[in-house]
Amino acid sequence: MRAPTQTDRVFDALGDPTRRAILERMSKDPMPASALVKPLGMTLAGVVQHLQVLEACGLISSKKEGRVRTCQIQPKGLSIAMKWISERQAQWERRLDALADLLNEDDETDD
Amino acid sequence: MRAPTQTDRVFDALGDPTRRAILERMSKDPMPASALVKPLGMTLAGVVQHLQVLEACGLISSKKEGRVRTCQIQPKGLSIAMKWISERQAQWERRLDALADLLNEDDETDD
DNA sequence: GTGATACTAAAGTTCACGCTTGACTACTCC
DNA sequence: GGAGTAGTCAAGCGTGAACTTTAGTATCAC
Repeated sequence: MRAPTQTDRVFDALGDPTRRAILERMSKDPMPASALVKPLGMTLAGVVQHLQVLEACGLISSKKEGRVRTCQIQPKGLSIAMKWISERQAQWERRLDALADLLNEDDETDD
Repeated sequence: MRAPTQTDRVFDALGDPTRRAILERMSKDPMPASALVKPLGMTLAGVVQHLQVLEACGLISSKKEGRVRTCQIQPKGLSIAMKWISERQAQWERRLDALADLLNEDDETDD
C-alpha cells in the first residue's frame, strides 16, 4: 500500500539468490550484462531484468559505451542494508542493557 | 536446484517487508504471535507463517509457555546477513586497492 | 463444565515475480 | 553493405509465496 522505501527495495533485491550471485561476481570485477549469461544459465533478457532491479535500488551502477553496458557494484547501496541490520542489533542490545540495569537496581534495593 | 544455504534463507526471510516489520518490533521487545495480529492487520495464521520462516532461518527463537508462544530476536541470525554484506564490500575495496597499486607502479616507471 | 483465548495444521485462492520468447535498435568488424 | 554481437522492449507463461478460511487442540478464567 505505502510507497516502498529504499531499504525496502534493497532488501527485496537482495532476497533473490540470482541477484546475490550477480553481486558476488561484480564485487570481484565490473562486467557487462552479457558476461553473466553463461554462468547464470539464463537468457540475456533475464539477466538484464535483474540488473535493472539492482540498479533501481542503488546496489549497482552502469554506464553504456558503444553497445556494451558495463555494470559495477555501488557499495553505498549495501550500506543501506548494513545500517538497517545494525540498528536492529543495537536496539536489541539496548534492551538487554536496560534489563541488566533493572536487575542491578533490584540488587541494590535488596541490600 | 542446489540446497539453499543459511545465508540464502536469511536473505529470503529479510526480503519480505512484513517480516522486517516483525523484526523491528521484536528488536524492541519479545512478544507472542498474537501481539502482531492487530499492528500488521493480518490473521493470526498469517503471522504465524511469517514467524515460522523467521525461526527456521535463525532470525528469531521462540518458547511456548502455556498456550502462548513468545518470540524474540536472535542476533546471530542477523550477523549472517551482515557477514555476507561486509564480505562483498571488502572484496570491492580490495579491488580498488589493487587498482591503485597498478596506477602507482605506472607512476614509478614513468620516472 | 462453558466460553474465550492462543495457537496449530491443512487446503484453497490470488497475484507478483522470474523467466522466456520474439521483434526491434545500435554498434562493430569484415 | 552484410553478418554477428550487445542490448532494449513488450508480452506472456508458470510457479511459488503471501495471504485467507476452516477446523481442530490446548490452556486459562469463571
